Amino acid sequence: MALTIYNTMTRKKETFEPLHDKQVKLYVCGPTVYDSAHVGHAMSSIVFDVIRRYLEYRGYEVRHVMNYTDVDDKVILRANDLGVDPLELAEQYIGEYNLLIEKLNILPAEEYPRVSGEIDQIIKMIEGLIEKDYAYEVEGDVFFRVSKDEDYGRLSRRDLEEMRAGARLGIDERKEDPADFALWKSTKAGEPSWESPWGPGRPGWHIECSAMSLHHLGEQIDIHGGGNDLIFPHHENEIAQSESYTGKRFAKYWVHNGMMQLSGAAMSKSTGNVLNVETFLEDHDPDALRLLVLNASYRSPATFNEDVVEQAEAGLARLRGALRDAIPGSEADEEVGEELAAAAEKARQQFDKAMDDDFNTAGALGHLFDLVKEINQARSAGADQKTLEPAKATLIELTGVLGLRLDDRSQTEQAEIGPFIDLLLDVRRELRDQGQYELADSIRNRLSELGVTIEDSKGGTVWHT
RNA sequence: GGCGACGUAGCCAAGUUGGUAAGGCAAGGGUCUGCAAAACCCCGAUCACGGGUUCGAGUCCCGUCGUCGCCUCCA
Repeated sequence: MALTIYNTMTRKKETFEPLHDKQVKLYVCGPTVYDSAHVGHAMSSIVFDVIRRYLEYRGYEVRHVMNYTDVDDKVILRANDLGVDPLELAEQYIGEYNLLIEKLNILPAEEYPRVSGEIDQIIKMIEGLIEKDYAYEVEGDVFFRVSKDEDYGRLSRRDLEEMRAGARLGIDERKEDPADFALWKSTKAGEPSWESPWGPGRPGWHIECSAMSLHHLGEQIDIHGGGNDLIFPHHENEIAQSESYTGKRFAKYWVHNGMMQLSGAAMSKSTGNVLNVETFLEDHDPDALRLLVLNASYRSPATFNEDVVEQAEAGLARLRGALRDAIPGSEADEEVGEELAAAAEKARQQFDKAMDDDFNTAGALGHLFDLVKEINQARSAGADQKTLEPAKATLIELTGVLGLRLDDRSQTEQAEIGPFIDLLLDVRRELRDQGQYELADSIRNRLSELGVTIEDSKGGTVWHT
């Protein structure tokens, strides 16, 4: 079986073949850090995290780079409003993002370059483009000469003529062509600026990713990712810059995630239709967000609302419930053990097959839920701990490939409070034996309030946090 | 207006070479339990609508309606 990936460039699913054997170079466009992250950003991070995890599960060595855009109109505007230094403001948000990445259980990238740290690379690239006649300088600004790039518009399937016809008012008259875009902007008052051959200024938005990708991953990469709102103009322009500069194909696969929809519209900072990740995490499990994202196709718009969040939390509880202990007093059952092992193996095969199909996480999850049912059935049938163990291990491993943490119950915490809970349960046992149910239920309720759920069964009582 | 995506049970949704619709959540019934919780068992759709191609279409083609994205900064 071969892994297939949908490539925006060809609009088709293609068999995945990295440029270099088992090594995968993955560049993902990160956020412009002028505000806190919203759940749409989280979705993007989760999507590419799962792609990375699955590639690694498949035996690839992934070199993952994600940038932070810390020099940009938005950042400057916001900083000036607040009366603070743009780079310091950006630094603050980068700190927030890094923290979120950790909370959301996203594997750290190898590098997190930022514009302010890559100015030399950017200038060098612009110089190269001017040399090759792909760019020109006007009064301290440098523009990319779109007409020189015959392939321009290939990714977004846009026609250059139509783009010119549709160009809005307010075009910079100094540009040779309305479709040309800025590589370098001469400095204005109140903006951070750097010295360059064209005078003081700062980089345009698109050139940074081209330069960083080139710097950290080389001339050609395997996968370039980002939200589908970046297809045009950002990624189109990246391709124009990078390929004009190196003369080589930039990225082999272009992968784009769909937008998170909040109340029927895309989450967007510019419209204020957003929910911050931090706010969400105040009363929700990060894995619920992950499950919510994974329950649908990464390329389609994702539905986000209270119902869906609730459903994801319930689903998460079911996944975790499969890891519950055997019913006390159960015995080993070889036959059930063999059936379970077969079910686990089948689940793995189907999981792989689904994931091989352009990371079909929703389909893969379906098969994991099948395994959950098998485990629960075996437990109900009286299988003991040891019989259940291998299937549980498979479930933990495969949900782990999706970045879900089922086994997150802190072992140390359990060991610490365990004896006390057991003591309470012993007392409750006696109360129940004596028919003093009110007191027994009171213990159960109090424990529940403290986050400890207890469940009675024939063989005894089990508890979990 | 241009380009593109989508429309599957109450909700979220999978379904790539066309052959009688995964999974989760919710609701309902039952088993277990002193009660409860969890779990287990049972229970629901002909796939927006209208045509067409085909022995056969959710899955291909055309049209209609609807939703969304991009076209300006945006994951």
